[in-house]
Amino acid sequence: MTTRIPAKHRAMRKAPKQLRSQSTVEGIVEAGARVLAQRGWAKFTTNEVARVAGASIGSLYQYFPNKLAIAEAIRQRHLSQLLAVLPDPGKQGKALSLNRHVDQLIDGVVAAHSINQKLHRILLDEVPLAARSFDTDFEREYLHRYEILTRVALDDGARNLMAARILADAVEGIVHAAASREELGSSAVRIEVKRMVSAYLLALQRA
Amino acid sequence: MTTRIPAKHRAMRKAPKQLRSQSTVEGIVEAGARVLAQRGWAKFTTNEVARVAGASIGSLYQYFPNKLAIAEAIRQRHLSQLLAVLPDPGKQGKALSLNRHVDQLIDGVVAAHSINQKLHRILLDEVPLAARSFDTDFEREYLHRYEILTRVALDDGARNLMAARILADAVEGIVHAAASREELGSSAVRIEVKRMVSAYLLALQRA
DNA sequence: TCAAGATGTGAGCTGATGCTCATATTATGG
DNA sequence: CCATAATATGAGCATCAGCTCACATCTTGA
Repeated sequence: MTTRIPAKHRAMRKAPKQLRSQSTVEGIVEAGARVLAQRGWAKFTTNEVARVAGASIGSLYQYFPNKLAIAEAIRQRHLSQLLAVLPDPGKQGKALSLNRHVDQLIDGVVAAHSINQKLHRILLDEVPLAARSFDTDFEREYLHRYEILTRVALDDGARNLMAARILADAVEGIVHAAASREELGSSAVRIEVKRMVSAYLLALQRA
Repeated sequence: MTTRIPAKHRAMRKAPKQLRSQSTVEGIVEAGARVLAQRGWAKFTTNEVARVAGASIGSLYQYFPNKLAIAEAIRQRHLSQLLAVLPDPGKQGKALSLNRHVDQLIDGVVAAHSINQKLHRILLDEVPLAARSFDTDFEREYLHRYEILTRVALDDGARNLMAARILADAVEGIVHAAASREELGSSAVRIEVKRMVSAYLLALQRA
């Protein structure tokens, strides 16, 4: 017995069935990303998104129940682009040294945050969170990348997760701050981040 | 030759001269903080602020040129409250060990972020930044707290500042993430943060 | 005491924007 | 070929919040 959710509240009112409508929806998300990056959430208007997408406002609301749903579609697209840039732990051999692992991960995180940096900041800082459905999946995947590192230094599963979270949050903090100072290119920042991550992992091992 | 800035664009249109108007202004900022924490930036309306403050909307606009100026006044008040909670480096003897210093600073940072946590998050995440005039002063002061630590491990002034920024950004990242998970009370988080800061400082010393 | 300045008031103007709906156009499948 | 479903359109409705302004009230200082 599945509860019926009225179209007005679903992420998408109608599923686009024909090719025509599928490209309309893609165009709206694509245009939305551009408008959002350019104007920011406060000046992100559905009418402009439709205009830029070359669609009518009516078409837009045929597939998205409201403004926020568009932003959420944009966020999903962006987050999966991020994950694609991060080194995949499954594909790496276990043969790498800890320092090599740290190097790769941090380089990946910096590269990921260099993708459409402005959009990234706006998605994080300005767009209200709301439905965490996808974010949860994303965060799990993201954390997993760090657990690869902590597992090398630690056995305990629970402490492992905690350490991974600490690392992830610390690195995010540094990288976001660096980005807002437009210092993401700086190799000095990268070096210090790696130093910090390595030092922490070493300290964990000793404790 | 000072440039004349029209009242419409100044932080405050009119300076409140009498006691009566001074308490009106304070009441507006106080009420504004409550409304902002409760409703969030998107639903932060000047009319409600005035109503809650027990003042008229006209009075509000007599002293604040626009909605954002109120938010900025709230931010200033909040940031200076934060600084007041952080241990003052000037007042501490230099006699404390490095670990003691780390303990005190991290405890202070956690305590600072426990003050009106919801307002804090909204001020950081939702309210558009705009005029960085005060924030710059705040950040300088804030960074200074970390430089106390890095100076112990390092001599080089430039690398010192860089290291302080790295530490500050990392700790902020962890603390904000913990706060949004409502884990700011957790002593485990505090322990790990301290471990990370200490480990990084040690690594700096050795390099 | 009383002008002049400081302060307080709130109805309502103004502009903006999310979203609907009646209608038109295009595609599909039998 | 045509009935039905899918898709597209955009004028305009409904709402809402920032802010103004003409006027009232209070305080100050001479």
